[in-house]
Amino acid sequence: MLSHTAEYALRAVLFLADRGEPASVDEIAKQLQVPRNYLSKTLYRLAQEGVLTSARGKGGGFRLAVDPHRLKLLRVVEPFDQISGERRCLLGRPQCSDRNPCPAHHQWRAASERVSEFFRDRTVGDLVKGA
Amino acid sequence: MLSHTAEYALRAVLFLADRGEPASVDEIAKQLQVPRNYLSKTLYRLAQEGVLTSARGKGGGFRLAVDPHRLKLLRVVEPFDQISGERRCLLGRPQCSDRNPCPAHHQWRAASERVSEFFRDRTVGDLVKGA
DNA sequence: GGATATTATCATGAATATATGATTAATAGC
DNA sequence: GCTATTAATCATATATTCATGATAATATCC
Repeated sequence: MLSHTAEYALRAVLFLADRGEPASVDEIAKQLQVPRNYLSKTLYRLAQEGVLTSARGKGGGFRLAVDPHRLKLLRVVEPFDQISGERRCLLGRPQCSDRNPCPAHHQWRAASERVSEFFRDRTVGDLVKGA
Repeated sequence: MLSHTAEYALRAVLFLADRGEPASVDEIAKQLQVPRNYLSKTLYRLAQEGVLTSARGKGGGFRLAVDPHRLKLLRVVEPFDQISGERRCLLGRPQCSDRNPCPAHHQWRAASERVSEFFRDRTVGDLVKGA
């Protein structure tokens, strides 16, 4: 469902939300058991997106830039995976739309919208006990 | 949602169901506007899976091996994409399960199950006007 | 200002998905 | 058997994702 990268991102953000204070890439990578430098790039991207803030040097690391309860999962995940956006027609018909639907359109829409709703409505705070 | 390959497979199968008689790779590829040899491999795989039958030589080509109304979409798509299978924990926790759920478990399950239900319950016949 | 901790960046590689072009094998019709 | 048709296979190429290792830049602390 999610790419590895997006899953790393989500897990890292949840870890940071749970933790409340900054953590270094090393620490997060160790905790999540994911490749360090790859995670580094992923977190850098989240910082560019304004989801995290980063600080170098001693006492630095990454932390959430946003209140976890205001941070939708979609925002964490969409830099890496296209979850929402316009749903491509399942049958690849370019002209397929709500008004000119392919035979799969409505049912497929109903099913796949559940997934995008999940990421659009749920927040990081929803998924963290402490927060 | 679906990989290109799985989408090709689905579209080809729907084309064949709509058509009712055998069609050659050339014909299908032209109709769907997808790469010929790549589609060829994809269809070959579907033949191995018992979804299609193939015949060489004049008058040959691919055709459905199954009544479209008895052919679940899942069967067309699962050789290429893992749709159903066990849903990986969204947070990557190996011990996550219904009885020992991560915080995202139930909601994520409800959402993503809609998608697998779609492929598990709908048939090719459902998506073809004529059939 | 030197040592250390940490992110940011660069260069590279491996694996997989997607795609193309050429060739081989089987079948049908004559 | 010859020819045309068509799937099956092979060799190769390109793009993307995932990953590793090394280095540079920046901040803190003494």
